[in-house]
Amino acid sequence: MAKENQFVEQIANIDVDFPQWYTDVVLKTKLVDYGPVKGTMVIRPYGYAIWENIQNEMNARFKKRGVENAYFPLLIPMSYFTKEAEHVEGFAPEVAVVTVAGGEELAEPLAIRPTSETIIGTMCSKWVQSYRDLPLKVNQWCNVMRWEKTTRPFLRTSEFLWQEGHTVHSTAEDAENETQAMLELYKEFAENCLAIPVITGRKTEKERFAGAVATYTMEAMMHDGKSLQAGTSHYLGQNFSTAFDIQFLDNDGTHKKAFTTSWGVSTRLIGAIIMTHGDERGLVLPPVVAPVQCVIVPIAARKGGVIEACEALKTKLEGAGIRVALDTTDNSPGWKFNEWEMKGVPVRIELGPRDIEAGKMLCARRDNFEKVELPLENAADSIKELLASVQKGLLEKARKHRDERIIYADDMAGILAGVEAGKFVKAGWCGCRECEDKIKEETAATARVYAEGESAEKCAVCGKDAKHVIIYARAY
RNA sequence: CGAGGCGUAGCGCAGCUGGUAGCGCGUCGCGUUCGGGACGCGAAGGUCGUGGGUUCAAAUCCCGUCGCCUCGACCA
Repeated sequence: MAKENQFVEQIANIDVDFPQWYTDVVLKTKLVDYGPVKGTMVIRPYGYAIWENIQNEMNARFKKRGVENAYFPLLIPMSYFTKEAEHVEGFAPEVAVVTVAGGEELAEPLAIRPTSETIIGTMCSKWVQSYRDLPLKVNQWCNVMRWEKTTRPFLRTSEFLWQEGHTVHSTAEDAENETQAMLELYKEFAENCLAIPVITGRKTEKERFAGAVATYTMEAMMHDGKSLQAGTSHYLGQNFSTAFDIQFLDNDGTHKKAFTTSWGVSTRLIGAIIMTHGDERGLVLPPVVAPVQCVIVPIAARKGGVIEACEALKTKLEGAGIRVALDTTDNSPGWKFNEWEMKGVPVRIELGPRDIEAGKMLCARRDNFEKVELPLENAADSIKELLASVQKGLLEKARKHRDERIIYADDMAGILAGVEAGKFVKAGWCGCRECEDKIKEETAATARVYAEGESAEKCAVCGKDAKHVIIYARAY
């Protein structure tokens, strides 16, 4: 009992103090540490490994869609930003600028990219000459900087890692299709790799990306019922091709302005994983992206043959492509159980003299704490099965959590009550900015996304005829 | 940027009616343990965030400053 308490004190209670729980977990599991400059974070090996797994899964999907990876410069001339009026207005407040280099004041200040539409647009205008050059699809994995006022590891940091895809098309239809296809790709990735169910759809004008014609989002519900924008896909129309002069000679012999898109997901996805699946014991990582999918804890390790058997099992599992850790430290088994659970490892194998003699292994799954004894024979297959089952279980659990917390409201009081109880609230909207602002003012909730294909009688704010249904929630 | 809280050993804290720093965990060494945070013995580790002031004397009192965390306004 006393021992149990000792562990529980390590991290805050997830349901009592969620923000503190989050901070405790990311630091204690060594995902991140704070950097010396305000709002910066060091992504430690355990956290970066998740990012690498995300990159691998996404790159495979991008390639299938004909997207190529490239790299564009970190520094962008300030003048580029001013070419698209809305874009500069949206980003100016949070851009960090280099004014001195080589000991001299620069003739033109250089922005540290907050996003790369401007420089990629500039380059594309050089590269695109003919309709035969289209579509052009590039992606870059890079860091960007946005000088935010308040920050939190993974969720909002001054500097973060992301991928930004940029495509150029000859027609509006192609560009719109690309925007939708990428949104769909993100959704499939979020659900199948991260086990995070998402709601996709369009953002309101107020929430639209600065310079876009339309912004689409995927919104995920976190443990506390708040929403997290987990990825965006923008249809930029001809806004950037106008500003950066991206035009091509079409097959009818005339010059035409291109249509562009951009889309991105960031290291914020790691925050989404943590806040979606985490529980009172710490992280719970989906097997597809978990740095360690399976940990082997030897029992009575000094007894003859135990370590050897563990190593043999590890080799066998690794041979089958499973990411395995074997914990041979001097800590007690109980200590290791708690530690690896906090680190979110999906499956734990306990292997001791009794098991070895019986030709078995004791497997514990992280999602529901069930333990099963499985034969050591065909261990790789049964562990793979178990991992797949955990992956599926996490998605189902998250989906149930979310679906139980989506409600409808007819008026402001209903929206307020809903978001205060950590719900996603669907409500009718007349479509005017005043009503949207009023909801934010009175409930601290924002319009997350249009609920597509749904209709309502009246606007929950003004009572006029509703044109749309909106999902409102408080958000990170 | 507004409101609150916190800076003392790697981490968590005590010390704050001034007298020259302590506890728990962790770390290191040796040994015994091992199926849900084991134990014994020994050891290392701190210019008390920082600058100034008051005083014979400051972790402690006063003023400034920097940083971090939480909650709001702005954003992935």
